[in-house]
Amino acid sequence: MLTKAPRGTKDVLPSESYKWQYVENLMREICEFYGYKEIRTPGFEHTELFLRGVGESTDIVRKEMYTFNDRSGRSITLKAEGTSPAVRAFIEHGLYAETQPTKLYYITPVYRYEKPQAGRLREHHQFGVEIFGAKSASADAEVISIAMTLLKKLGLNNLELRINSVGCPVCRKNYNKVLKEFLKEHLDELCDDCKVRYEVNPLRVLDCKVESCRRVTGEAPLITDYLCDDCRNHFEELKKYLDAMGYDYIVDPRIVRGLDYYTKTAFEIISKDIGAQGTVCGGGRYDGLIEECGGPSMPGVGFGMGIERLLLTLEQNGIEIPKPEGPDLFIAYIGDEAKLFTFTLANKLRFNGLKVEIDHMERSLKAQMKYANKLNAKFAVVIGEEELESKKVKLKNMATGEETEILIDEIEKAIKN
RNA sequence: GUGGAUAUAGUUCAGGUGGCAAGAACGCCAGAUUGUGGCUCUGGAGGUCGUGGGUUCAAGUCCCACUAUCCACCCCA
Repeated sequence: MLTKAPRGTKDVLPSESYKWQYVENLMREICEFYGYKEIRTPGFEHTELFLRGVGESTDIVRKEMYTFNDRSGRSITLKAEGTSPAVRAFIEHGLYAETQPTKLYYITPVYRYEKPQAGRLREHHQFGVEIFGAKSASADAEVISIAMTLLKKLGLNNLELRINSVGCPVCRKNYNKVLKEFLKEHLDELCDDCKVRYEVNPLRVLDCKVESCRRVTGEAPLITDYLCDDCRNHFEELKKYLDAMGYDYIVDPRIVRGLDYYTKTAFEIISKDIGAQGTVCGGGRYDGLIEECGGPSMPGVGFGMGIERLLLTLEQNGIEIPKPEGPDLFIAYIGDEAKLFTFTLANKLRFNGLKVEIDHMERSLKAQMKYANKLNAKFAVVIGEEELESKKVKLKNMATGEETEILIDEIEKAIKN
């Protein structure tokens, strides 16, 4: 146990971390182009935020949160989701009083007590984007296009964008009634889970995977046929924007997000290559959330993207992320006097912008050269008594093996050319 | 929470019906004449065979329990 990471957590070792850095940098860069600024919120929140934000009936709240009392007896919950904390900060700091919309992004760990499997962890990482204050469908479309742009820039083009509208409290209530009446007729054909869903949240019967349930729901009334004018117009608008950008998408009335706060737009981006947990990105509109959390009545849209799942998808599609380059220069030394000289020379060159490595393992000269090769150094020099005396070194190009004699003072210039 | 599979060197894996002083490949380290890498060759280090019980003259190999990992359900990113 002592030397084992807790269940559902993963170390990111140097052999992987460069991939994380690559995709995270790309996320930040894209957000910059879209004018979304980073927000960082705490790793934990007051439990009530998630109760209120995510919804008390959701699985996340009922059985997946890491909740504990701190030493003063406050109920604390590790960040279970990204949107509510962003909303909380938006309200707490009065950002709603500034010019709108407020466009935010974050890259953060998320904690949920789940049973680990492919693409599902207890600590996972999300890239999230939120836009507060904009009710226009162009905001929904912009948020979706951030996700799509990221995927495209990574070379991923076989993921599926699925969209739906889950309506507003008014039309959803209406639809719920219709759906419930329909399901009531077929209650005996549904699986046991769905009999419970029928009571708690009938919408979720729609995405049940059990064959018999699918047969029933195939005939079920669709929410998209029951939207109120406002919701239907919004959905049509969104599709117009998506069409204009040339995105392929599927309207999937079965999409039901597991968080209570969604209204109107709900969408998912799905990979078929990473096992049963294929939702790489999920999001939607939440026009009631900010008010629900104690803020002004303001709309919002956003998404969360699972970084682990994104990386899995890249791997499954054979997309290679560029490996970090080796050092510009490896300086090998012979003898203690040369080591001291080498050490300070390396430091100076690094300060001036070269990536320089030296040996710390008392290696022989030959072993230092092997090491330089292994590190993928571009150039190498050897410094011993002769070089200390003459102030000259042979700069070796490790790719070609070619050596040129130059002054030690000329190393920086020679490599930079 | 339910179900299935698996657990042998740093890594990926071999080890029919119980008899190993436990192997391979890759990786790691060191050498192949004197101050220079990549290829090749030689040698070396490294394993409580997940943990704890049990059966047996004898268990990595059979039985039980526990733990962990993987996969699926559920749910979600």
